[in-house]
Amino acid sequence: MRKGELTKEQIIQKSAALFNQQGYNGVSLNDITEMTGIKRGGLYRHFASKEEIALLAYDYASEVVRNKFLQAQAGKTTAKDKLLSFFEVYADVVHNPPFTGGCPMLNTAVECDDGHRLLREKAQTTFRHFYSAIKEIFEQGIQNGEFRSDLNIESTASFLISALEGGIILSKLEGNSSHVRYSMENMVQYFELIGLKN
Amino acid sequence: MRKGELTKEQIIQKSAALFNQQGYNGVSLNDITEMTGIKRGGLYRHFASKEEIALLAYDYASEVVRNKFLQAQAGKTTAKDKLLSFFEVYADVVHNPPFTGGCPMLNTAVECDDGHRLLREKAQTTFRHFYSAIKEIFEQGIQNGEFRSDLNIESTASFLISALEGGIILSKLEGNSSHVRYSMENMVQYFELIGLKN
DNA sequence: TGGATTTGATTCCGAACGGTCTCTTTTAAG
DNA sequence: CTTAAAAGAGACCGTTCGGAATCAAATCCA
Repeated sequence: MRKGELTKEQIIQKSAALFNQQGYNGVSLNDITEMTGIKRGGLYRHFASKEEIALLAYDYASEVVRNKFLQAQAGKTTAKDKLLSFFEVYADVVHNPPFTGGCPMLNTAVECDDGHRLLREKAQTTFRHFYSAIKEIFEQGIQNGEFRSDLNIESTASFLISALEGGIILSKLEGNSSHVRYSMENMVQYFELIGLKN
Repeated sequence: MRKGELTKEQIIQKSAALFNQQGYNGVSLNDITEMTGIKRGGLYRHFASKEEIALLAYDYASEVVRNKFLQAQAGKTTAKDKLLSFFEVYADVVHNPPFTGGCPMLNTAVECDDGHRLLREKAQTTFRHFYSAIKEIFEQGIQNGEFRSDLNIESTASFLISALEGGIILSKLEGNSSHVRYSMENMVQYFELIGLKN
């Protein structure tokens, strides 16, 4: 790997932390030069625009989170444990988030309107993948007898994601991670309702 | 009411719509002058700064939403119906939100970090009032026999708000209101689990 | 109606913004 | 080691930003 490629990677990673905490409009090129130690000439050597940095930064951040989800899920065999592992990743979102600043998809979804189409589309794509993954786990849960077969997977998977994302917002707003944990506890109880008794 | 007071009110109301859609950093004074028809001189006649406009705009937006909640709740007698009415207010968040741009508390919570302390504190205050109101309804539900008396109100109220706010984000992200409705459906089912059979 | 006060417009300010360009330094390859 | 290419610095650009100050127009009250 060449020096430049390393530098490019560092810029993306450090910018990702900034963008995820302050949002696109809240981060200036000056902020990025300070954070990375690379001045304007260097930034424009690798990237065509601020937006390009932000798009690549988003990709990096969401990949980090995705890997945290995969790790948390590894070794889990029941659908319930797999589903709960998503909450575990954010269980200490205030002091130990999977990525600095919390959930990239959430932050981007809220901050980026039509003025930042490409970023918004990335958040949509992330969400759709996530939704599919959750739905698939619910399906496995039905097939291996954990959940009732009449479960409305579309609805329930959406509910789970809502509870998780909502818990993240509230925890960050209040500066304590209890809200993610409350969501998780209640989801555990909800699984009893929609589960098969065994 | 004097002309100036009317003008001030109009500025606040129109700015509130802008801020709730584009965020604090996404709205410039030029945007406000265009939206309101009042130029800089007029804006600074009434407000000391852009921030002051934003703070008053937030107050106005959250008051509008609060009134929508009160209306939705009026006439409802059971705790369950009262709790579900919060979801009803956002049931068509994409095309008919209680306030343009969706939930002011949510948008502000996500967008405003320590760089906008006062706005952040307003979102916190809104959240705490909302949380208290939900907890109180759950308590009434316990007292009138709708919910089990061993219900962890702190946790459950948080869960309900998380599900609502998460549903709002997902619905807005995907441009269709089904996610709020999914959250509501699942919350209806959850009430069966935590309710007394009657 | 007239005068005082309020309201609002306009122009200006300095700072910050994202982007451009040229020159210098560093890296990498032969 | 030398040279070409890559990498990066720094100064500059035009535009936009939030805010300030002055002046003109509108409103309000006696």
